Amino acid sequence: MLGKIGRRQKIKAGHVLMWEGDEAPVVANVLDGVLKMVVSAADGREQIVGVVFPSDFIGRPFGKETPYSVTAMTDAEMCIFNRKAFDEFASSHPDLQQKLLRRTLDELDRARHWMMLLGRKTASEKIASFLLEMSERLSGQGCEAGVRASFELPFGRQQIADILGLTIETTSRQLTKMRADGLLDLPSRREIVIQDRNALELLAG
Amino acid sequence: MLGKIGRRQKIKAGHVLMWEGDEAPVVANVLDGVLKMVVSAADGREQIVGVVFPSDFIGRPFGKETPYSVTAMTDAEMCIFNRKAFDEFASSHPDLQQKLLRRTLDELDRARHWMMLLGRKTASEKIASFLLEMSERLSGQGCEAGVRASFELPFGRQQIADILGLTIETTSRQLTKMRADGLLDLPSRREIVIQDRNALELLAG
DNA sequence: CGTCTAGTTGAATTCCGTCAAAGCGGGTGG
DNA sequence: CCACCCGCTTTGACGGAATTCAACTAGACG
Repeated sequence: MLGKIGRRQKIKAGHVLMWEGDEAPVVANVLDGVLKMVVSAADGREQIVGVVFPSDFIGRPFGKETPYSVTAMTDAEMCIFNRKAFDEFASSHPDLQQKLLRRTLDELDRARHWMMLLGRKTASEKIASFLLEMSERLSGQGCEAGVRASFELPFGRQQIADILGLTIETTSRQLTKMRADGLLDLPSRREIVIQDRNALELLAG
Repeated sequence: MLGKIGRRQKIKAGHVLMWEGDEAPVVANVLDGVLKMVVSAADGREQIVGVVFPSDFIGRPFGKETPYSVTAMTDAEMCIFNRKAFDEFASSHPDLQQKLLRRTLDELDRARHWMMLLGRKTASEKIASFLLEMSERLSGQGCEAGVRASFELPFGRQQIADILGLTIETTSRQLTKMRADGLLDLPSRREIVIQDRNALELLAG
């Protein structure tokens, strides 16, 4: 099946898998780890336009250049396919294509939802929305089912800022304020404990 | 073919085709006119997350609720399909599915590019980027080929603001300033004449 | 000519970004 | 084990870009 034309590969945290503007060489399926998709401007401003979790796809099937770079945020493992081989395989396997189409439609919905956040929400609303979404998406991988109140983010402050279209200072201040207000606890740099989910949801707008 | 299960329908400017959160009843192919996809918050803030031009698709195949409402910005004409019938038809026509997949991937790229604009660009950069993109997308429909310097927007100031994540006042001020600086001419409310494309591209960042 | 909507302009405010400095924590080497 | 260093984060002071609130103007249409 599909497995035959793919090969497993590990990649270290911080390593760049694809560069913005390159002819996309591969398509991949993430098995473990977290990656980011980044669009950057000439002057260095960056916006993270997608966070890739295990079971998500990366790459751009059907012969376009990649419009963003992909970087591993943690050590990651993935199943990589040569793009041409993948395209051919997909063309002859409608079921795979349908699956891909569904995923892509879901991604598009998520991206559009995120546009609302970027364009219209305030800093505190952004942070609150972000934490709630992360608690959901990170719960999938954890042991117990259900949404968890405590989790470890795979990113630092700067990266949170790049996801939300804020500066690192604003991000830090908002988190500190939420801790002061008793909504959160921040036991270590990357750990988040949600202490008042209701209030957080209210804040998220 | 596909035409058999669809029916043509006209819709007036301002009319809402789908409501955010509804079970999407239809899928449609736009033949003429321009529509907007809008996500709105409880307090009335709105963000336009997509502008739909002729030949674009709207709706959400494969049984999810629509995550945004769709409204006609001009009188429009489209070919509407019952969603269930469309889903079935698509499932048995891989070529249609592939076409749909390509379109959706393109839309996703466009959305992600737009996220950079919303999250990281300044007001003037947003306006400049917007005008350039519109001059491109509206050129497709016009008579002559190539990108045109003069075109008529299908939206008012408030809608431009909702696309860019700005207020109507900021939008107006930026346009006025660009006219004063000789980058544009604004012969009437909805007409734009680009007088210095280079400068505009520089501004867009 | 009056009314109505859409757009423009002005002044005051505020939220967020910028610049700068200090704090923390984790790793390394003495 | 402690001292030191480095990167990341926090905190503070300040400034500026964009929003807010409000008044005014320009067209469109009866």
